[in-house]
Amino acid sequence: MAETVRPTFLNLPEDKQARIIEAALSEFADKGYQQASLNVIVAHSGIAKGSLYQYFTDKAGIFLYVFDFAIAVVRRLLVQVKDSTLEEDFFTRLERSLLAGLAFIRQHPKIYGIYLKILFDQQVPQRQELLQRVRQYAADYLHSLLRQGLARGELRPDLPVASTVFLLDALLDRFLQAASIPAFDVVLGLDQANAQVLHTRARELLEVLRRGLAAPPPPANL
Amino acid sequence: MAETVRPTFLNLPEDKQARIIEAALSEFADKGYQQASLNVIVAHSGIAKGSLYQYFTDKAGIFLYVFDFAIAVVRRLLVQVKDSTLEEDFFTRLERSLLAGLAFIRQHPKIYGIYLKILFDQQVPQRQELLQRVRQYAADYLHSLLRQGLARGELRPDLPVASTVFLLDALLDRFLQAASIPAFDVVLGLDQANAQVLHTRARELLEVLRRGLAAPPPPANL
Amino acid sequence: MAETVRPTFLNLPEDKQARIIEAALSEFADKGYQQASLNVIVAHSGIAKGSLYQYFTDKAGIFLYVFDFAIAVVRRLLVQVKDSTLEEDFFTRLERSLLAGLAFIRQHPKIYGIYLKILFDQQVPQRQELLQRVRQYAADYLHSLLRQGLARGELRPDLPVASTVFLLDALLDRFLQAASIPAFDVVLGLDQANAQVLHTRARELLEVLRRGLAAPPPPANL
Amino acid sequence: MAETVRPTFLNLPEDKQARIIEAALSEFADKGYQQASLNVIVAHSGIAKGSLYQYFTDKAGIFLYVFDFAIAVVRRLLVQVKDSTLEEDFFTRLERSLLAGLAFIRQHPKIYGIYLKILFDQQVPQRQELLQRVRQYAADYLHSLLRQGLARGELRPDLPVASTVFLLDALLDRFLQAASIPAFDVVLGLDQANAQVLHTRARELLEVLRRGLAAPPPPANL
DNA sequence: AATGAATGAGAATTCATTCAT
DNA sequence: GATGAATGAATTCTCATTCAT
Repeated sequence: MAETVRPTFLNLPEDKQARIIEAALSEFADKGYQQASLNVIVAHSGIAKGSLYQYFTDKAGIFLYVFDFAIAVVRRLLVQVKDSTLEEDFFTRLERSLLAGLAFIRQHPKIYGIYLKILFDQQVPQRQELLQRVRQYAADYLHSLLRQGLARGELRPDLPVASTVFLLDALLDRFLQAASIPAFDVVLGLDQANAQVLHTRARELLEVLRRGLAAPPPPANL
Repeated sequence: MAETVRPTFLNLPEDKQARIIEAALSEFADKGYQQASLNVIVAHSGIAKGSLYQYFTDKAGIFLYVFDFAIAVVRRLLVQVKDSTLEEDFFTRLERSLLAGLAFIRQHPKIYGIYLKILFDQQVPQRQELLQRVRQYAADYLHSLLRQGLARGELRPDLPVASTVFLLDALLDRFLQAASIPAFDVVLGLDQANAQVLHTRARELLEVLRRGLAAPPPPANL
Repeated sequence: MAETVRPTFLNLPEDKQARIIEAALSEFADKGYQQASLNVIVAHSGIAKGSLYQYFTDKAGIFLYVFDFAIAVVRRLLVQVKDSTLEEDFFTRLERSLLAGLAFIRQHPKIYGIYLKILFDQQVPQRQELLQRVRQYAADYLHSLLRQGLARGELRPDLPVASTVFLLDALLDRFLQAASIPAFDVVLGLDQANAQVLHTRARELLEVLRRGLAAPPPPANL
Repeated sequence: MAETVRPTFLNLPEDKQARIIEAALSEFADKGYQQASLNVIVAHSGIAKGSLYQYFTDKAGIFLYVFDFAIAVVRRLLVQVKDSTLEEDFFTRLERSLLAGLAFIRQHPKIYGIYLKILFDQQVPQRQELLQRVRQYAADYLHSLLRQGLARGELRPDLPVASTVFLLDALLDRFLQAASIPAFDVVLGLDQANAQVLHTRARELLEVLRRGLAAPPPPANL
């Protein structure tokens, strides 16, 4: 893989690096790859136009770097949620994951924004690969939850695993989209995307899932 | 709301209108709003650049017009699927809807493409409103299916309707996305997005849903 | 071969075309291909930057067009000199050619300049091909002169034709270079490249050639 | 004349100097003066960008220094060829010079390349002067050969010396150009510029020259 | 003496929009 | 009503040179 970041950037004082990453992240999240303007990024970073090219090979280089940065943040979250809920049962873990996701996009809206932008933008460099990385994280995460749930007998043993991963992924991802795109309120049945209602809605959804996925209770007389 | 299309356009011979709509639809579906080039559109329509501005107010005007056009096509499909399955039970209607959707994006990839492009593009004019219209159609459609299913006793009577609409919408929409975006293979559990496997997967998913949503069978001894 | 000029340019009023060709020719002759600045060309033509791209596909397109234009001028000269000296003997034709060349570069210094620039500039688009066209004209021209001279018995019949073409080409071309590049005065034996001395020098050179190439006089006693 | 090289450079270890000269020579020979990039030079030299400005005043300074260096190499060759052929007759010396030239450009293509690049590039600093130095060497060299040939009676006594120097210079220089620029094949009468054919062609040319320049043989009966 | 980060002017190219014909 | 030439601001990227450390 070709280099994208120059050592010059990594030698920069941390706060300067942070300012640049922040500016680039904002711009890419706002406009997508092609439409993002390096002029805007340098203006917000307070650096000269030429400097950007001392730091990165080109526009794609900047993008790939901030994307990597963003992915690292997400991955850290997933690992942390997974580890901190190891003892919980499947449905609790699912709920905790969903709530953690909601909290994350509220705290890092640009990171979620950059992912959404890339989803359907053909022009993004190495898009196929970037998307697969993200989706793979999600799929692995859900697989892991499912396996544990099955092992513990919390889920119907005849569950078609692949389809269930897909279903959960669609649901979780869309739920997060709905939380960031007001237009989705209508399919969420909300008048307004406010946090309180979202949480209620989340619990109802999990209830539906529980019915569809959970193992039947043991016969009463046993 | 300001005018977007000029009467001049509507007085044009139908085939000329069609050529222009087709060219614009292709370009917007391919590149998204900002990235679409009017030069490409006029080149493909075989009209002069200046003429475009006799027909529409500006770029946004063209976009909004073809988007309306696309929505009308979708709406016609939904109505038709709804009407032609009135007699079926809920789960059959759902399956037929999903298959109709798959057939539609294979037949009208540009229309589906323009929707996907707009989903997360902040720069699209009146995006909020356009998206709401689309999502509203889907929500209404699913509500209608659900209501009939409940009325006929095919679904658990205690189903939280709004959450279920959301769940179904997420699932159907994501399923269609997966059919057009190879990167989703991984969460679909596919090695390759081929039509045969997609149909199998669709049936498995519906089975999970049936378990989660269907009314319990009446007690045997009654 | 890809298009380089757009019809737009050819539809322009002739004086506007002429101003643009003139400006481009000047700039390319002055700076060579890569170093030439489109900014300078538009400034001298008095047109907007964007207009250049309505007229030509890109920088290479502009260059190739003015090069073609220049070649056409040169070719017209060669044809005219050739035709107007058909009755003369070989050495007279050579002298007339040399003088015509001197007159030409004095009248069209930019056309000669663009040729010189391209000679050693690796970056020129289609350089190999362009150069070959120019050299081929010269070679054909000299071949034609030589053939006639041989046919008329004005030249030694044992003359190695290819080598002689090369020798004449080198001499004529270098002579013209010397006339445009003062630094060559030193190998021309001039203190100053003034027209009078150049003509004298030309005649001396032709004398040397005559001795080397002319057929020996017939035996005296015949 | 303003200083171009700084003492700092001359105090550098010889191998470091050599690396820098080599890198600069390569770049200038490859791209010409303006198009050459100091970035490339520092990258190939393995020194820091700032250091270049400790060693030389500016880009022109670097160029002039390596040009001087290149000229010194050429001059050494000329002296050596001249001295090692003192005993030969004029035409042999000429042939040996031509072959030495061919060998030289094969061995030092960059030095010959930098000369070719500069020949017609108006932007080169002090171009006029640099070119004159080079041409002066060639003229002096040929003058010296001619004088000796005349003194020994190997050449027609009525030879116009200045014109002959010009003729020889044109021929030799163009021959070398032809050896490096494929486009010249056509005036050399070659299908392919291969070394074997070049040598044959060289001998034919010298034969033509011999006829034009050599003194007539003494009357047989004396 | 050596470094390498910073700079900003200038390069080629694109494009929505206007307007005279 | 139709045309298509004209525009200029915006785009990404390069590069010689400066200067604080």
